[in-house]
Amino acid sequence: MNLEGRVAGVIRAAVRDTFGVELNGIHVERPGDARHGDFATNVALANAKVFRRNPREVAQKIADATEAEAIVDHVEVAGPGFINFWLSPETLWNELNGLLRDGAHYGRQEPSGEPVMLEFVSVNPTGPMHVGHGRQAAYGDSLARIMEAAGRKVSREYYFNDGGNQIRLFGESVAIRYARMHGREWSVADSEGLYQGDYLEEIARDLDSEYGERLLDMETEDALREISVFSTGWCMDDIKKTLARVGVRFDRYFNEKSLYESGKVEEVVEQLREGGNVYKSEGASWLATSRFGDDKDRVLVKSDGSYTYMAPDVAYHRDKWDRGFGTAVDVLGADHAGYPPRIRAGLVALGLPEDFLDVELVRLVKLISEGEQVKFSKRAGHIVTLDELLDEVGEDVARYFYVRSSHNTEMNFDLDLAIKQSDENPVFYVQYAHARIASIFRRAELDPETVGEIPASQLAPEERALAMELLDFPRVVENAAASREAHPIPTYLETLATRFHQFYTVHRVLVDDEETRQRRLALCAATKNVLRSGLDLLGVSAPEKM
RNA sequence: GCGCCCGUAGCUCAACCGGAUAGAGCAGCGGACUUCUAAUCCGCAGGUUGCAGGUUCGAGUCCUGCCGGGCGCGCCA
Repeated sequence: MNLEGRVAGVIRAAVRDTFGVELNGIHVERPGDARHGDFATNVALANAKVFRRNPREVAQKIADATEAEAIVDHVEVAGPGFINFWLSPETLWNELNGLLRDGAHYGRQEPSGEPVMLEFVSVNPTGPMHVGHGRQAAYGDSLARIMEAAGRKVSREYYFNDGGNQIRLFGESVAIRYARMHGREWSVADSEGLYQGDYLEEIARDLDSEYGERLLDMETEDALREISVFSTGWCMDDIKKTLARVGVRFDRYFNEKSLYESGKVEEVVEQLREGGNVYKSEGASWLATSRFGDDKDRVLVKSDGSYTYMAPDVAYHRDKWDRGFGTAVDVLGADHAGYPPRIRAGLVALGLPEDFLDVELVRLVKLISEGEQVKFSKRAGHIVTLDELLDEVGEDVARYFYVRSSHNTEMNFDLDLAIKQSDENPVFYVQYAHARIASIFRRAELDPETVGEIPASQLAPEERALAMELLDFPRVVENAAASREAHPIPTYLETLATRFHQFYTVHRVLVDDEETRQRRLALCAATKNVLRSGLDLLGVSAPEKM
């Protein structure tokens, strides 16, 4: 259990002994102001009605009852009835030694509970990843790492479709360029919705070096099929290359087609029909999603007999359930905001629990260049690719920048600023703290892994502040996982780095006094360890030198 | 028009599901390297948390109404 939880336990026991009341949900927080102790609680205030007494009086009684506990050093009542706790030195030493023993495992919990399916990115292979996808990739992957650290079993999945009308249009877009290379014409019925972009030329060139001219002499439909397969494959390779570049991996790439082939789609549609929530109207079959919280009903089977995208999507999520996942988290772009209610409606109609599907919408990235917003749309071909961004700012900066702000708010990505100020980026601030520590150990010719225990000696204020920050790591990880947020990790790391830099400025580590030296070396090792763990949750490197 | 999300320092963002004097970084000004990395540290300045009400011991956080921005509202995905 983390420190906070243990303090809460002490309070709960004190309340039980003193007032004979069992309190749940005791709020214990780390005050921003050091004068308010290591931990503080508002139980006396928050439960004033329960106690029916002056909050300060209640607080004093609780304080008196907890003072003798070994975990605390002393307790104070302050303000309208806050109770402030200072931890005993023994508690700090014990906790720090626990941290050092755990090493890279500190803050991580053993996997338990039902597995979680985390789906993210899931872009169809019709073009390169753009900067908006980059945010989804960075957020999704970090969330996966954070949830794993917090003890969830996580499967990462990428869902894609390489068939259908969009793909046909995409294939034609390539075909036109390919034909043109040979001075030929590729006629399309409708030029509406064709894809644009330089990458299409690239695909056409590669297509040409693979097939030469011979596709042009084939039956058009056969040729188009070949071209589409080649082109989507090309894009998928490209996307995977980009993902690998930022350290994002998936356990599985799930193809929509396989749902049709296995009969899953038909099966699910049939089940929905049997459930009595499907009706015919205007030649189409509608799913009564409005009965399950959607704004209006949605077409499930078109009047021409083909399925809308909803059918395979519901089938896909049903398949996740069938595979034994207790929760499905979908990371989607905000332009899919209409999606969650209808898919959830479909799942509930199939009898799945309402909270099975958790959709996290990643708000759009607004690109700013030369003071102006850059509009990007894949179809219009005016895009800034993720690869281009990575070329400019580097993988660490990009990943860090992406998850630094909440995924639920729009993000202004000022390209010029990101490039120009990359030296000032907070990611370097955090990495620098790590590199500084590494440098100390190089100088001392010691391995931080085997530095040994922290001696039972008094901590200077800067050492204590650093120690308290280190011991907060497990709570930060758990909270982030529970709230499906990645941005608390950068926030935490920056605070931790600040505590370290402050400590470093005031205190010299490699001093002659054995005890002081050992204490500070141990603190450094612990800090290095947590910095590395935290950066790893973001997929950002922890350099030994800078 | 209806629904969801967001408005916090000049800029980019935090604020531990209602707590104490709203915090960081960048930009600005002024200081600190003969000692383990100055990509650092210390200080100053910067705010009516979009506006107006409400709930209560206490509101950036919850409720209502406005204002401004984003996204969604296809037999597209």
